Amino acid sequence: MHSLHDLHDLQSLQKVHIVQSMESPQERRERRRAEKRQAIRNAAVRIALDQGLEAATVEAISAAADISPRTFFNYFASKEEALAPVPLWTPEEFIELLSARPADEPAFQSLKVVARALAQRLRPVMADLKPFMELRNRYPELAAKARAADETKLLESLLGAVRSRPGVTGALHARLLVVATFGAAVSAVQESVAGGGPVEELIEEAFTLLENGFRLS
Amino acid sequence: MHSLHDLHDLQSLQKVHIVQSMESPQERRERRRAEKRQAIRNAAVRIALDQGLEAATVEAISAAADISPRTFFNYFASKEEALAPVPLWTPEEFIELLSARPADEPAFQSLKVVARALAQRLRPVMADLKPFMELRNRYPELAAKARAADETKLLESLLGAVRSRPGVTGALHARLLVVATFGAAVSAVQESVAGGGPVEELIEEAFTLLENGFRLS
DNA sequence: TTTGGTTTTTGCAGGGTCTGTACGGATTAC
DNA sequence: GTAATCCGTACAGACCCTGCAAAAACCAAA
Repeated sequence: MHSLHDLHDLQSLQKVHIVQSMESPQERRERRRAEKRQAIRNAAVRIALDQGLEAATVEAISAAADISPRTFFNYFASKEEALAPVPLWTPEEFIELLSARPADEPAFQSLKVVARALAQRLRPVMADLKPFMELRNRYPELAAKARAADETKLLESLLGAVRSRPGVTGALHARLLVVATFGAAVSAVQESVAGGGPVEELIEEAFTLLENGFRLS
Repeated sequence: MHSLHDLHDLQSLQKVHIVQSMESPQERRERRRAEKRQAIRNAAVRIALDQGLEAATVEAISAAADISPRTFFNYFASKEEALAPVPLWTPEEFIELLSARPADEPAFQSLKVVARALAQRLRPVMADLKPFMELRNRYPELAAKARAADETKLLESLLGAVRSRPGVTGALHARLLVVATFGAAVSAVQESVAGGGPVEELIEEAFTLLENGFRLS
């Protein structure tokens, strides 16, 4: 069940290996693991897009990726995880970036700066997001399972980090700040993938909109 | 495995039955179905809170509710649905309320009015939300499965309804408007359940915050 | 090249979710 | 009272996911 796409993956892998011939066994293993993970993801997405989400069983994906079903779960904790894009940001780095900001900086300012920083890291992976966005549009139930737990935890953490900032007048204010800015970031990414332009600019635009408020809308 | 709670439910049910002795068979069946649904929900929540989410298998819930596992799925499409509160709003009524607003009203105004209207309907059920909120805090992964698909569809619909309103300057603006106002409503509900005050006031407050923007935060 | 340790893959068993189907009992309609 | 309809249930079966232990692949040193 090998496809041309798989072969391409493997070939480019060989090249990379030859070029960077000096790597520790540790690195070698990590690289191979990452590549296999990506290959499985590709197989999963291809099946889901071509034959529908229903056809994308673990068995089918594993067959396409030339591994046993059991091995699939050595790489992904759930089927949905394989059908989700590489996370755009981890809760950890988000929190880390935020806590690196001065504690007396207004919360919104900090969040804006953090969003800008994330946007920088985002650009290289934006191109890979399109098929996943297509999947997400066709099967909204996918949006849920993989990310939701992480996202909730992230929002709670941000909430904690934002509460004590100056200018935050209460619990509701803090909560709103977090969901609005997080929503702004996500919206900017979505628009960008949908063809609305470069992420960085859209993030700027989104934050400006939030900053000005919706009085005129 | 009947509990006092169940008995209470059944007794009040009897009373209601006697009082409203005139009901069509149609109504009778609907009422019984709704009550059984609620009883199953109660059983599920009680087990999950008392013994942990892990113990809340369909089998255990069914046993506690005195039905067969197969019957459980005649009432809920998934286990998670039984552990989620009655939906605060359906996509349909949300959209309906929104499309009842004049088409030339600024989008944010319309959304604000709709949120107010929803808040009115919300008040009676707020009291029942506490155990579900507790569950959601303990097990964030629950937040996902049941609502996410619906929520995505709702947001997409709102997006479509908002695009054409005056004052909406682009796709990003529309998207932001929707996620921010939706987030405001959800945040207000959460704060209210957490003990922050009456929902209506919190919704007002949240929308005022959005209206004024985060320039000072 | 062989050897031996480490990592990876895999098979197997088992628990859990969820669906289609078909049968039997209860409810409703006539 | 009988027929039509609705509802709960058993059963079979597909799929998801996990722990465990054996097999296979890998890799470094002899």
